[in-house]
Amino acid sequence: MSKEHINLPKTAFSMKANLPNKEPGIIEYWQKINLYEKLRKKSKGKEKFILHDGPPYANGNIHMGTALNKILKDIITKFHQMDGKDSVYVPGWDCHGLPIEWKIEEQYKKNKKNKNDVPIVEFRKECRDFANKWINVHKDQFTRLGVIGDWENYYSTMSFDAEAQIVRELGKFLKEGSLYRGYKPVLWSTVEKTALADAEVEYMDHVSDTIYAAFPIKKTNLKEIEGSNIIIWTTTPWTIPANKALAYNSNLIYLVVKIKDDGDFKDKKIIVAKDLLESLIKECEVQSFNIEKEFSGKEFEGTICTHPFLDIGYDYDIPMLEARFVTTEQGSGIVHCAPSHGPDDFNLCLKNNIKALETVDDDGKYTKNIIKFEGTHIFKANPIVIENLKNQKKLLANGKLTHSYPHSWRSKAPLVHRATAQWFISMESHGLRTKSLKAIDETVFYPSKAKERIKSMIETRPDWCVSRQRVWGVPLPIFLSKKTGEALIDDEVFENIAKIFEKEGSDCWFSDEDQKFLGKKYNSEDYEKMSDIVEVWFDSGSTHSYVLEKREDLKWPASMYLEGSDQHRGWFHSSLLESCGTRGRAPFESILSHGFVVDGKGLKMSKSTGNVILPEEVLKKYGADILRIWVASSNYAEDLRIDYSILDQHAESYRKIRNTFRYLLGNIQDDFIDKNFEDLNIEQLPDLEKYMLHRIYLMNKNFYNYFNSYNFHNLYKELLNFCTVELSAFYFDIRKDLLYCDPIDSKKRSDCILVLNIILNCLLKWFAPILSFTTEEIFRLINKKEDENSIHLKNFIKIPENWNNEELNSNWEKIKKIRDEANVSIEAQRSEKIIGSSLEANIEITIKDKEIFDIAQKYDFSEICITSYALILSDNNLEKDIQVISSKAAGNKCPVCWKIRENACQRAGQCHLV
RNA sequence: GGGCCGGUAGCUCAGUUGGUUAGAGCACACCCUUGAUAAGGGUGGGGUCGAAAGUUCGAGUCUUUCUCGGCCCA
Repeated sequence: MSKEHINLPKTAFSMKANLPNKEPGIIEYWQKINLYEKLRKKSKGKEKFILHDGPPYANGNIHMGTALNKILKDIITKFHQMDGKDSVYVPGWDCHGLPIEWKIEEQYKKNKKNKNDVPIVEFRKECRDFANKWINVHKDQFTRLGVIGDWENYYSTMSFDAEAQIVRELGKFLKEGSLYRGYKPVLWSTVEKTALADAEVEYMDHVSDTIYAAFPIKKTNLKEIEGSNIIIWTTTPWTIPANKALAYNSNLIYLVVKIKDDGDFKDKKIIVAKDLLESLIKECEVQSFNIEKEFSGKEFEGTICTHPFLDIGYDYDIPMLEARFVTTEQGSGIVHCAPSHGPDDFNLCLKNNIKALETVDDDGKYTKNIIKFEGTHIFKANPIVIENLKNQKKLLANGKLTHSYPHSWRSKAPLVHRATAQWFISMESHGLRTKSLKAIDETVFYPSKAKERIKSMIETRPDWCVSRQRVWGVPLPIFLSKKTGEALIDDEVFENIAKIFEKEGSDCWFSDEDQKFLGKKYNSEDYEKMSDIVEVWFDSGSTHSYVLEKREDLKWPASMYLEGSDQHRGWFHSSLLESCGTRGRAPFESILSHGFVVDGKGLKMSKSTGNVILPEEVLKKYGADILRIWVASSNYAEDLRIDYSILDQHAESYRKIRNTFRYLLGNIQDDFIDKNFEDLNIEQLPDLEKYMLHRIYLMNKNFYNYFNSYNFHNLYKELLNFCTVELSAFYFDIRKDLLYCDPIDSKKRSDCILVLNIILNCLLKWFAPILSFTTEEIFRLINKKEDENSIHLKNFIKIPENWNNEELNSNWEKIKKIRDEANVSIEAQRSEKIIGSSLEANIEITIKDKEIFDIAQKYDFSEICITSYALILSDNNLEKDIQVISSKAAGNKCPVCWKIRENACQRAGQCHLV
């Protein structure tokens, strides 16, 4: 019998995917038909789902983390779109900030150009061009991943609209009064009279004066330390006049030690960490002492000291504060804190409501806030401070220390931490912390554990410093009154500045007359214009105001913000604060955070380790659909592992899925009939077909459960298992006989074809958000007549309730158990080399349970088990529940259906097959 | 160094309020098929659940310590 007489599958859908070559053509198609616009048109008026894009920094090629982020966003956007919503995705970019400034400066250095010789406006233009260049590179790279969005009308933090709105947002904080001027330490060069960025700092050896100084205890809850002296050690004696607090570590053990030596400390009690006593008595040359008491650092709580310079006018309290940065590496185990002169000191004091003051001026001289020493240069102050400590009998010892110390890379002069004027948004003055915590409670988090993470950050974070002394950013739109030093607060001025920025961008702030910004109401001679720029986190934290609120196609608040888990301190955080401060609630309804991409062993990717895999390489070797599978199948709640063996595995699964589609397409001969599921008369279908509809019903139910909880890795697994277990190894295998050998128009075969159409339809839609390219390839193959259509323009299909059939399901569970038994029995015969193919076997099934027997009797097990013959018997004395005995079938092999029978097979000689 | 999160078969993941011999798919091995064919089917071997100690009649699940890894902070 020649093969023309049976119905073999035939399809134009190739087995080999060749994704790297095929995908770019599909992207071109989407662009050609303007898919994004079609989607908007189609879903006009529908409920909106807005996933607001967190802007990546427009600098450098994308990496795997960026690809993961964008694909995840795209999968979610597509799910909601196909779920019948208007799911709009507008990509954006973060453009201002230091990294781009550095790149431009680097180029200057290469060309032997000096940044200071270049006008600010020109420098900023180069930054802008640089960002624009990378936006275009990113656009191409993201598009290649299959991400559908409004690539033509993207947003950026450097657009004139954005810059203008940022001014308005800051104006709100300033008007409210929560934006205040404070002081914060930065690394400062007194020679160049400028702040230095980390990259401009060189560490070199430096000889410093060291002192052990005493702070008498004024008040304490621990009786035994009353009247004692806290000993501190420092390498910057000149910061002592700026001291505001002392820091201890509650995990350390401390000692009260009575000094017996003659001198300033004779019979005085000092306090020092137990682990540092030895080094302290050695360095301070203490000969004779008594340990009076040992206690835990915890007991310092509530202790207040006086300043060593109490008697020369320093009559304020010095509280003792708990701090983790206190260690037993050096010193005394208690650290002196001058909030104006160290980041640790500053943060600890800020947390405890001790504000930093301006203590040293640009030249390095003490200001009027440092009594007795005003006008003294700090580099000349050490001997004077030491002399005064001696006079006050508060100096236990002093010496010299050579250590690594920051210096200016240009002048090589030693640097100091110096408090400079900065602008802060208060967490407390207008209840920003409380509002933010409430907003967190009202937000849904995926995964839920992320809620605690951002919550604990908001609970403990200090005030938000929003000013920076750089040039590439939005100018801080503030004028200070020369008379009062107060900031000018006037809506008209803010709006005037905003209008100007909207029209011509913010560059003019640095080049044009001050009067232009002040308008007619104020005289520029009375005001000083700030030259600071706004911190970039404020830029991106305000995107909700100039993107979500301003665009007609979006809505405020967003349905979802989705970023890597580092953004709990980044964009999630700044967006939350900005929005709570100006609008009293979060700009998002939900947050989805994903983990980091790590290598196959769970280690972070780095150039030096050599374990970096770039998206570009994956696209070239496997194609975007494989990368999308990797995203969908990984658990984003944790870190996501990737290496070539993992990708190989996913590529293997992809082939399984592709072949599932190929079987479907082949048997319907690429002739897809889009049946309305509701209109089907399913009662007249064979049992197996009814059962498959039930499985589709179940699959769809799980599909929605997983989708609604954004549980994609389980959703994908469920789909893959459906393809391999339910379809390929079960339904498809059983139905090959019917499809190939039965008359082409027979009722039973037509019923099967109908179900294959249904399965194809469902699979295409279920997979479309993940396998965006492959589903489109198939969609176009079976919709040749429909011009300009796309799988992504389709919606998920409602599965009729009457497909659900619990009773049938329970029957088939039993049937499958019998089938499993049959397989084991056949396998035994096969290993004995008695049979090869299962069609060479006859099986005899004996069932113990009467009920199961009654069910089994209704089915043809030669069809279900793919054997030539099957007999069902009942025996309630059987030892096992089910027994299957298989034997070699006798007779002749039918040339059509290959079943072996004693009698001639009815299917032989059929000539109406084709 | 601190905070948070995580470590279940080679891989991706399940594992309900602690309750039988810890599951699935892939990969692997062997076999079959050659009418889904660079495909398809069957059977099977893999895990002392990161380590140790503890609570309990009973722990992958609870507690502590340690270890490894990740993010953030310092």
